Amino acid sequence: MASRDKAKRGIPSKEDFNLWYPAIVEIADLVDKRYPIKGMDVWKPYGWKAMMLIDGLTRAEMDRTGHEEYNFPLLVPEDLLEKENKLVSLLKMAREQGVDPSELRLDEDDAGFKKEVYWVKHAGENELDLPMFLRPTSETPMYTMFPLWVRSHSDLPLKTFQIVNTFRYETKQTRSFIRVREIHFFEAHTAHKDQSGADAQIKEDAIIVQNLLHDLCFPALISKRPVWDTFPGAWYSNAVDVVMPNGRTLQVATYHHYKDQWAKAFELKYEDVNGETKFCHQTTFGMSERMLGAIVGMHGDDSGLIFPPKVAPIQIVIMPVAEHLDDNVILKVKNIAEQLHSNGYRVRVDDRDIRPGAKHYDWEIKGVPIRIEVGPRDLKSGQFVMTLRTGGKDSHDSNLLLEIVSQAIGDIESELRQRSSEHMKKFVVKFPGITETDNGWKLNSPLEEGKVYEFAFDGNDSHAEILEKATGLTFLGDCSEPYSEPQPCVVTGKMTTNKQHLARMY
RNA sequence: GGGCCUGUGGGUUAGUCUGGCCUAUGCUAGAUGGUUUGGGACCAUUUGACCCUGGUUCAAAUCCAGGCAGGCCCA
Repeated sequence: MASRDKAKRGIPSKEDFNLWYPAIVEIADLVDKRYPIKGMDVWKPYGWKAMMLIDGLTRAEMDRTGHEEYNFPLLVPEDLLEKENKLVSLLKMAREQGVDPSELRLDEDDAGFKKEVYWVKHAGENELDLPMFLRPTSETPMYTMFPLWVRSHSDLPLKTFQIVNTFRYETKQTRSFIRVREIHFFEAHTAHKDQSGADAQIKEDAIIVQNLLHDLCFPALISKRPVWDTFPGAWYSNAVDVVMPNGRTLQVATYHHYKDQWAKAFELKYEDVNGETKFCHQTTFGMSERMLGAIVGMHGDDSGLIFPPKVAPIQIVIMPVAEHLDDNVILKVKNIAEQLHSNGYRVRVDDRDIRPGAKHYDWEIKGVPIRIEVGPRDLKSGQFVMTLRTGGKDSHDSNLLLEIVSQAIGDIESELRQRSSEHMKKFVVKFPGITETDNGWKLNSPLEEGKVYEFAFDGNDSHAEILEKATGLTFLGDCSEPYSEPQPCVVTGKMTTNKQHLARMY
């Protein structure tokens, strides 16, 4: 019976994640996908509020670490791209010359966003002399301005960020929050005196990521991306990958060390204390609405979403029961709402004239962490009924409201953290190993669908390519948490503590 | 980049193969009134759709062409 009722709402089982995910983002009213452009959803108020709260956590971290918020124009004139193109091809050449060709992989792509930019070529009736494009990311526009602002060492470090929309013409299948064409993008860009300044920034970024993951209540794999998967123009790239319920990894954040490579292309220089001109060292840090996609995927269940309290658009719903029997019911409800609201909680009173059960189901789908009921019975006993989205329903003394709620919020957070780390343990498994035979490399045992494989690795690019070809999976890069004891590399047998993961990425 | 599939009220769905019995079905959602309220109540009334443009035909939701939009698979 219950399952048929749920079917009415159209929520597929989360076991079938590829159906569950697109259904739940619409049923929970985060987005409306019916806007007639692929990969451009309309944000509904509930989803947008959640995103704003995530951005709020990010802004608080930026504030704590002394970044300032900017807002750059959406359009970029075509000629600014030349510097960027030159930089990328230069680096590519340098790399090819500096490395033994046998160690290189064969299928290195021409990096960059060239193929996926939207162009503005007309204004009104007239064709533009100088076409403009919609930013796919903001290095080019920002680094055009930075040299104007940075003259001396006292202008450094320059720590900037912006939260804006960026555009990429994705040709692959789009998914709400996970792969979109108009991206809700956070990007921090910094410039420093020297490499150690940029090094320190990368360390700070790593802490920011940990703080955010803690607030959002899920773990992630943090890796230094392989050379071939490094952001164009970067010295190296760090990435944060979340393991989704279908075993695919979702890159939710990246932070790049540019060294002085971009600075040289854009002539971002300063005069140091000795009067010498030097190039800046730069970093960037990017995140997007994928963070919300990860929240949906990590915490949701068959009944709907579960929002971590820090970013729940509504943290507590208060429902009057049988209010027509006693006028004091609604008064008590309003009193509770006021107490919670004035203590900083995001509260909603649900006084719709429908059955209480229907309200429970509604707020379950939307993932509200705490539901409170007050009815005539509670008025007599001086209590209220509290239901947690993670499970459990009990009566509590009204006088202890604030203590009880605060405790419950903490309980929900630790429950979510525990669930999501168990989830990750289930999906990240040991790689079975690989052996060279007369007919090429063969896996020691077949791989399971929907798993992330962990192993020790100390090979070069072409060794990595062997593994990717044999498994059909992608390298995540050097894991930030290496093995404590050296282990034999799965390809070369050399002892190493370097930990790697192979996964199917979104 | 190559191949395949789909488009019917807000959502979902029947009808399409085999053109006419379609004045287009059911569920859900919405509106109004009544009734009800501690985990999806009920009754009555009611709103609402064949993606667009052409073509074939006495007759098109149904067949054909193109467009637009969406989905799937392979590189």
